[in-house]
Order: sequence, then structure tokens, then C-alpha cells
Amino acid sequence: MQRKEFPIDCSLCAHLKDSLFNGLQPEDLSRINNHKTCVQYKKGQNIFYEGTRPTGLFCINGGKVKVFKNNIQGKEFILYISKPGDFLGYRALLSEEFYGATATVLEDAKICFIQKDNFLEVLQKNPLFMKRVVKEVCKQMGIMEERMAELAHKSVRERLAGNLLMLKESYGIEGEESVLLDIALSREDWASLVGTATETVIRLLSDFKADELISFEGKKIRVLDPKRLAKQADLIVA
Amino acid sequence: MQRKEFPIDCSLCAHLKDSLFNGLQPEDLSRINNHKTCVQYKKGQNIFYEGTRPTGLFCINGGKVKVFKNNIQGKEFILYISKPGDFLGYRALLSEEFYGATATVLEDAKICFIQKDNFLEVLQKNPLFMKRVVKEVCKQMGIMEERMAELAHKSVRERLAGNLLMLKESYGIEGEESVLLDIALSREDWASLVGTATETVIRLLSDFKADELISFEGKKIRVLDPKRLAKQADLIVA
DNA sequence: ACTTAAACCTGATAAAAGTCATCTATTTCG
DNA sequence: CGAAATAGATGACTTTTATCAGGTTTAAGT
Repeated sequence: MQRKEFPIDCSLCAHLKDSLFNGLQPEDLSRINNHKTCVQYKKGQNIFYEGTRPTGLFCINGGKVKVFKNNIQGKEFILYISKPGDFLGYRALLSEEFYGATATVLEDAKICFIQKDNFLEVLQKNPLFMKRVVKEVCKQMGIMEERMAELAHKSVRERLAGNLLMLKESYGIEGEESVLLDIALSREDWASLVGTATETVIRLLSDFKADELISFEGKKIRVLDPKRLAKQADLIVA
Repeated sequence: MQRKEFPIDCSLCAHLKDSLFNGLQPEDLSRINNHKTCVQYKKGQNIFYEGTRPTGLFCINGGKVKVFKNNIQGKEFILYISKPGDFLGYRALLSEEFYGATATVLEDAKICFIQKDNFLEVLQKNPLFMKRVVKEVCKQMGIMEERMAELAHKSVRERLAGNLLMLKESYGIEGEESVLLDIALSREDWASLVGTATETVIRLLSDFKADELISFEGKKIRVLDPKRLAKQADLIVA
């Protein structure tokens, strides 16, 4: 469980443009930069744990991370899958609560940590930055509301199709006639994302494959027919 | 569908202390106050509609409101039940999106409307107010995450028990040996809240009644045994 | 390379919950 | 007040999905 540090300058970060830090005054960005620590994580390592106190904010520079809750029976539900440029753990930090979820690395990651005080200071003296953060939180909340309503009334098949299309938006690499989802999830992760049993995901994914809606490419999935998939997700009135 | 206006001064509002406006500078509160319009709504009336553009913020002075999404098949899922002191419609306003849900009056209500510009101005020149809003949004988000995980992996029985306990926190009136839920929901509303079919709610509620966990008092429910209900909700390891 | 473990897959079965049909009680409203 | 509409209740049936038990394939570690 060794953690290797790595040097990187926020102002030169390849993902600054996708991040909420984009647009920050140079002096503020350098304040963030000078007080951060950046660490490499291997697949399977945890970044923070449900029930513990946040002491700062994580910002992803590379790799992918899942944020999930565990219920009493140990069943996992994935709330978010985060990628470079994304903030991690800001919800609990800003609501001044303990972490409500655990974050685990899906694909080897480089993650920067910004001390709570530094982040909050920059936040408070930058109304525009604050505004962007609020906007982002509220946007996320809208997505959650949508997902929750689907969880309540859609079948597993519909939800799986919907999640394939959702990940296509964030992780899709456009090819000719098809889109590769550039994220390697185990069947178990898919189950945690959709809110179902692993066996059910396996069966449905091979259904979708048999129907030529998707194909498998190593651990990744290629979306062959987004339109018909959207019908399966009951997003369009067929 | 006539709307009767009514006069009320924010600084004298009985629910100011429960509201996010609490702690606002007198001049800012009066700015809000002078630019608001307050209207009475009857049960069943809509306050705003999914898919329309927010033009301001609603603040509840009296009554109760449900905020819900409708899916393609017309099935309703209740996201929030709001009471006096609560803000309504701030999520879409702050994320600068269309409303993601519809708000309908559950019990005759008095609701004030604050024009977008006035609200945003007060928000921007008051970092502390902004901070409280962010904190509240993030707290709500934590609640949503929790509820979503339950929706994913708990049975309808567990969720119904959990929702009874949840409403007990917000709407419970303590009696001797029991707590009355001071909110009149139809079986259909309960179903929309829990994410199930009306018939299932009816059956489960009468199960709970037979087990003397709850009793019915007109349209309201009395919680007789919160502890055993928590076991049904699988909140405590029995 | 070999052993072990993890991930993936398949089939059978059972339980949970949705749907449909029907009936009764309770409101609502002209 | 009485008719009509709405809400609540119950039974029969079906579908979906979880669970369990057994497989095979793939990956990981020594």
C-alpha cells in the first residue's frame, strides 16, 4: 500500500480546462497548487471511507474512481464514477458531515489533495468560483434526481440500457458506426451501478450482445446501436 | 384556479427561524421582502412544472407541497415533501436548467415568490448566506444519496418502513407512547414516495397495522413502535 | 509453469412485487 | 341530498429478479 508522490503544476494540468478550478485567478490557483499533495494510487486502493471526517478535497489528475455506499448486508451501490478533472469528496466537505460513501480506484490513478482550509479560503474570496461550485452541485443533484426516479420505476433491463448510454456520454470514444466505452468495469461493478445482482447483469449484457446492441472488447464494452439501446432504456417512445 | 394574494412581512414570518433566510442582514431581508409576491394555493394546484424555466424562488409560508417527477408511463416519483420555511425550486434556479420536477400542493398552502434577480443579487453579495445555501444543498444531496442506495437494494417493505420513520422526523407530533405523522398522504402518494405500486402500499400498511407498528387516524398515520419499525426498515441489526 | 483465486457464465428455483379485475367505502360536488 | 367520482381494499395471476448451486474461463501470484 505504498503511495508514490508525483509533481505536477495545477496551471499546467491537462485537465484544468475540464475542472471547476478553470477560470480561477492565477494567484488563487497557485495558492491551491502550493498547498496540495499529489499521490499515485493503484487499482483497488481506497481514497476515503464512508463514516470518516473529510479533511480536504481530492482532485483527479489521472485514472478512474468509483464512489459507492455499502448497505448493512454489504451490497454496494455506486453513486458516481469520476474521471480526470473531477472533484472528489466535496459534498461531505461542504455540508460539514462525515463522508457518506467510500471512494475506490477503478483504474490506476493520480490524485491531488487540497487541504480543507486552503480550499475554503479560495472558495470564500471568489464569489464567481463559489457560484460555479454551486451550479455544479445543483446540476449533479438534478442528475441524481433523474437517476432516482429511474431506480424507482424502471426495470433492470431499462436501467442497464440507460447506464450504458450514460457512460457513453462520459467515457465514449467515437469510432466508425460505434462507440467504445473507455472504462473497464467488472460485471459486479455494473451490478452495483445499476442496482441489481451480478447474475442479472451478466444475463442482460449477453442479451444485449445477442441483439447486437453492444459487443465486448476485452473488459470494455462497445455500443453498436445507441438508438435501439435508447428504446430498451425506454427513453424514446418506440 | 383563482389565486388569492396575502400580505406578510418576511421579518415577521413565523418560519423565518427555520429558513435559510434566517441570519440575513435586515436590509437584504427587506430587499427580498419588498420584491416578493405571496399567493394562496388550494390542494391539488401546481406551483411549477417539469420542463419549464424557473423565474425565481418559492418559499413556503404555510401548507405542504410535493415535488415529483413523472416517467413516460405517467408513474410518479416523489422527490421531496416540503413544509413551511422550505425553499422550493432552487435546484433548477441555481443550476440554470429547466425544472426537473413538478410541484403540487398537498395541503392548502401560502407560498411566496422571489424574483430570480433579487434572490441572486442577495445571494452574491452575502458570502455567508451563499455558504449556508451551499451547505444545505450538499446536505440534501447526502440525503438523496442515502435514499438512492436504499432504492437500489432494499425491499419495498423496508423502504416503506424507512419512509414512515423519515416522515416521523419531519412531521411527527410526539404523543404519549406514540407519534402522529402530521401529514395527510393518499395511498397513491405513499406509493410514489416509496417507489412502488399503490396496491403494494395498501397491503404493507395494513400488515404494519396488523402488527401494531402503526395505526390509522383519519388520513394520517400514527407510529406506535418506531423501534420495531426500524427493524422492519433494516436500519438496526436485529 | 503451476496453483489459487477471482471473474464470468448458466440453469433451476423461489420470492417479491407488479398488474388486472372487482368490490366497497369515502369524498366531492351539482 | 343523491349521483358520480375518487380512494381504499382484496384476490388471482404473472412477471421480474434475487438467490443458490454448480460450472468454466481468465487472471494473479509464487
